[in-house]
Amino acid sequence: MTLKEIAAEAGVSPSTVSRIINSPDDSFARKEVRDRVWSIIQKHGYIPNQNARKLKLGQSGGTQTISGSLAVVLGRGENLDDNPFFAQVARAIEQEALSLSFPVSLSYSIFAAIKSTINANLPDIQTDGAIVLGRLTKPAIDLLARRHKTIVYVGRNILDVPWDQIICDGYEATQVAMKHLVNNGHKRVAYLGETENETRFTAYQNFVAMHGLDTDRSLICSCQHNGESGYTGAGKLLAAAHPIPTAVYCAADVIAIAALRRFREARIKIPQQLSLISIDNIELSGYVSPMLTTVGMPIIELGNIAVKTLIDRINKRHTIPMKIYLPNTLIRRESVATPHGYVEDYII
Amino acid sequence: MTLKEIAAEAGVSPSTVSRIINSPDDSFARKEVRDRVWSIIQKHGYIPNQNARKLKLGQSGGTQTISGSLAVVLGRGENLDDNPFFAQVARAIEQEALSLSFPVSLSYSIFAAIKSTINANLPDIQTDGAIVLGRLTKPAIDLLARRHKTIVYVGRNILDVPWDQIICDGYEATQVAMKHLVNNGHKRVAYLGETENETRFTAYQNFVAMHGLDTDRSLICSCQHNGESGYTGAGKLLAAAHPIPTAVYCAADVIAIAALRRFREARIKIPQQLSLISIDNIELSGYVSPMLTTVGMPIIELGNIAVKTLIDRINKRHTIPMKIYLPNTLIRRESVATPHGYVEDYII
DNA sequence: AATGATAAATAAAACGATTGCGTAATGAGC
DNA sequence: GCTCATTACGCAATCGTTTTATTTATCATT
Repeated sequence: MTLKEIAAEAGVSPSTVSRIINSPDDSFARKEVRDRVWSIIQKHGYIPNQNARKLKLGQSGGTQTISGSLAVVLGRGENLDDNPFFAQVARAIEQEALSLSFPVSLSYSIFAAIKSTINANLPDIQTDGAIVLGRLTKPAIDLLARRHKTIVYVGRNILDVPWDQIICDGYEATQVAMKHLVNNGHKRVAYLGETENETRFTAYQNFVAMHGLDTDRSLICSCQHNGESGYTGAGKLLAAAHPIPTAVYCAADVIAIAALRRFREARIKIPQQLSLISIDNIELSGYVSPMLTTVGMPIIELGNIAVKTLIDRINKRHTIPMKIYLPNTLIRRESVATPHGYVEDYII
Repeated sequence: MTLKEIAAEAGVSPSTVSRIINSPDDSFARKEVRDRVWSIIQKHGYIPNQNARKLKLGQSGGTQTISGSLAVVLGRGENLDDNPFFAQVARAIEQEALSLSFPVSLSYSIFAAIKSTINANLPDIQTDGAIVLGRLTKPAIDLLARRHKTIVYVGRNILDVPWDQIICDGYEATQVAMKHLVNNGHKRVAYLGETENETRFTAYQNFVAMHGLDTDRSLICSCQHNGESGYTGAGKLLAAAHPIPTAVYCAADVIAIAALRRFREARIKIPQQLSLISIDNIELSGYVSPMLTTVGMPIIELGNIAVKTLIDRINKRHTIPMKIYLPNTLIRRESVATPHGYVEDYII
């Protein structure tokens, strides 16, 4: 079924049908004609061809708002299932776009699919704008920016780039977490998480150095941000670190949850013998025992801001690249305590 | 940058450029011309307009394979973040599509966005095929089937429909779980999960009836499939059920994990005083304490089969609607035990 | 009844690609 | 040098919409 066929059956011209469909308030054409057209559309379950539509609309991209689709692309290793955090963000974006009754087709796509060079195979994904999440390199984002006409990047702070950025990479979050640990009297805190090119790790190292905490190499345990890796990582940490740390900083909640399990198996009491803190504040972190102390980002707001910024930019409401910082908040729960024998003397 | 402009700059016709780009093995035109065109494409970072492309290709839909995009749509309430199970499935689909080097733009879209009737606002999402997941009604799926040219539905068994179905709705899974409980000597098992229009609940009820288990209304506690709801649900169950059940069946792992927490607060030992079993086998279920006994579906295979079936159908390798059943497997871990004082006498 | 003014409907030209068909160029064979 | 087969390329129609400019219908006014 095409618009033309509908028109023919209704005995009007294609343009009339098009206008009837697209007039925002139901005001176009005589009511009689309008009703006839709508009923024919209904009868056939006609749906306009979006490709044709976007093709045509793409041209008149003047005052026009977005013509149709918005993508969310995740960095390599940031998988929706490995780490629920990203699923939450994606969801928040989805919600927001919807609430603006914004014509949205949210599409996640993994980076691997499109990192191939242009001439290898010309890529398929193309939208009006994209929200890019995760640990990506500048050239990678550049490539994406070329494909999607405009992007906003959510993640670490990248200097001197022409896109909008929403900074929430965990540097500050790590500081908040570490500070909480130190304020509770910890001086020997281990690291469990990604170490390669990971802001949270850098932040940990800087913090440790700056505050004169213990720096044994054995306190650092590299693992990926998922349950399995966190579990085995926690085991390795236990084996390697002597003396045992009084606290461990996990770069993600999923790691912490799995580590919890591992420590329990080793009969280590959390938080009495070992404190645990992490980052993300995924839902489940509040439903394990002990409940995780973690530092969370305002995910809903993150979603809001990301899509608003994107739409704003597409509509050319702003043209210079913006950098927006989001606050981190400490969620005090049960997994952090004062180390045994600690005397309060050291508050940052 | 359009193809025409590239052509102009290269001093060839648009058709030539098109053919150079699209020839599968790099064999079209003289090498000299070909290289010139490619270098101009590179220079400008030209990317073909996918809308135009699909518009044109949609027509010649003969031997042609898919022209570009595949959607994954989730039922209302099946959110990626509420329940990691769906994120895992989505991921599996993504992986599989990718591994077939299939031109895929995976797009999740929540049902709310498109359930509006056609004439309310004409929808935007349109792909070659969609994989539809979750608890949806037949008319809803019908609507989707109209939008996306072909679909495969993953979920409960729906009778007499023209689409392909992959059945994994948990009826059998529930039976497996309940049977395990009964085999361990439980006769009084509570239900925690969705009750409205939910196959798992029906299965629970049928099983209870068929095996003469306790049927107090107080054993049934309705809650949604997320952590918060599971936590409060577990609390309500504790308050309502007298005497306390010896086991509880949770309709999803996330519920069970949250319930675990709630029971611990009530100083109920799992599994010594109360057994817990659930469905999904999300990653984290293996990393809480006690580790959850759960019944899982073969998620990876589910992804494989879903995309293969879809592609197959798009390419008209099969035309009758297929129904594929996926096996459920019991993952025995730590949350189920024999009730106190039980004497083995009753094995199904 | 004739005239404007306004509203309703249409014709036709895009949008940016693909592709069947046709023609020009190339080279081989005699 | 002429023909024929082959290869390389261009023409132009087309996909299903939207939209500008134009024509046609409607209706109140004088």
